[in-house]
Amino acid sequence: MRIGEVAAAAGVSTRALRYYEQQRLITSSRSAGGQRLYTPDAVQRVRWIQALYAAGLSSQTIAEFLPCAHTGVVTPEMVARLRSERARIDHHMRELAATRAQLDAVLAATCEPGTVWPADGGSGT
Amino acid sequence: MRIGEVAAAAGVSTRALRYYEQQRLITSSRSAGGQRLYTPDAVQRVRWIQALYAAGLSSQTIAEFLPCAHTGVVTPEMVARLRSERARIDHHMRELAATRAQLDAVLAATCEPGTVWPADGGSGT
DNA sequence: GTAAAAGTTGACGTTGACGTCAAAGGCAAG
DNA sequence: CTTGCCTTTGACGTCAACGTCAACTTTTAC
Repeated sequence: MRIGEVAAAAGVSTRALRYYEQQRLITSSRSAGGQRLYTPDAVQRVRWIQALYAAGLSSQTIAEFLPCAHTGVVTPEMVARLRSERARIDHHMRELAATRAQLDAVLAATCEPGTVWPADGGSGT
Repeated sequence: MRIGEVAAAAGVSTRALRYYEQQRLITSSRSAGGQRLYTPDAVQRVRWIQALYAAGLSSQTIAEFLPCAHTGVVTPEMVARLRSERARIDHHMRELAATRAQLDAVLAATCEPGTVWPADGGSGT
């Protein structure tokens, strides 16, 4: 597959794919004329990369992680790192849940007059 | 309260507080000498702002939203906007859950040899 | 063969939420 | 009054994940 096909299939720009390659997140072979050629599973890989970005991981973290994912060789440090990232995602999800709940409270109160919103739960002295 | 106290209490920098004011997210009165003075509930407000930032809302969206939250006056457009943001947060949470599950699968497979990781669920030919 | 479409490298631009530095002034203590 | 910390405005810096433009080459369609 050429870069445009992969980009369309994965829902990203060609610029993003070149950037990922520069960050060593993906690789490609080249045609006789120098154009990038990808195997079909690059699409899944790119989607996976996007998911990791969305989860707040940096390019460097992903770059360190993906080779391990491919080879199946994971250092203990990497395991610790992954656990740490997992914990971060967990924490973030809980914060999001709390914020969503607040938004729900706000939406539920749109009928009620005079409601104050960061409806405090308990830090009273 | 002066700016340093609020910053310490809310766990942000004074720079952030001035930035929020510039973005019309918070307000302050001034002392005779021109220093910012905040009421104690500014701390909660700042925490709420941080939560909204963490949820992916932009300064402008928060700026449009917070006054409504204060006055209790919410336009139908704002309600729609809030519902939309809530949906976005929901979607993001689901993506995070999926990514976390993938990471769990990876962590669970660190013992197993030769496992390939974006463990595909179904597009096998 | 000849365009048009797609791809290449290189380099600068963008955006948002601040960090950071500089020069100056406010504020309570002694 | 002076010392020392806190605060003020202003302005430039940062960082990451790309966007965008330019000039050029490869591939494709006819």
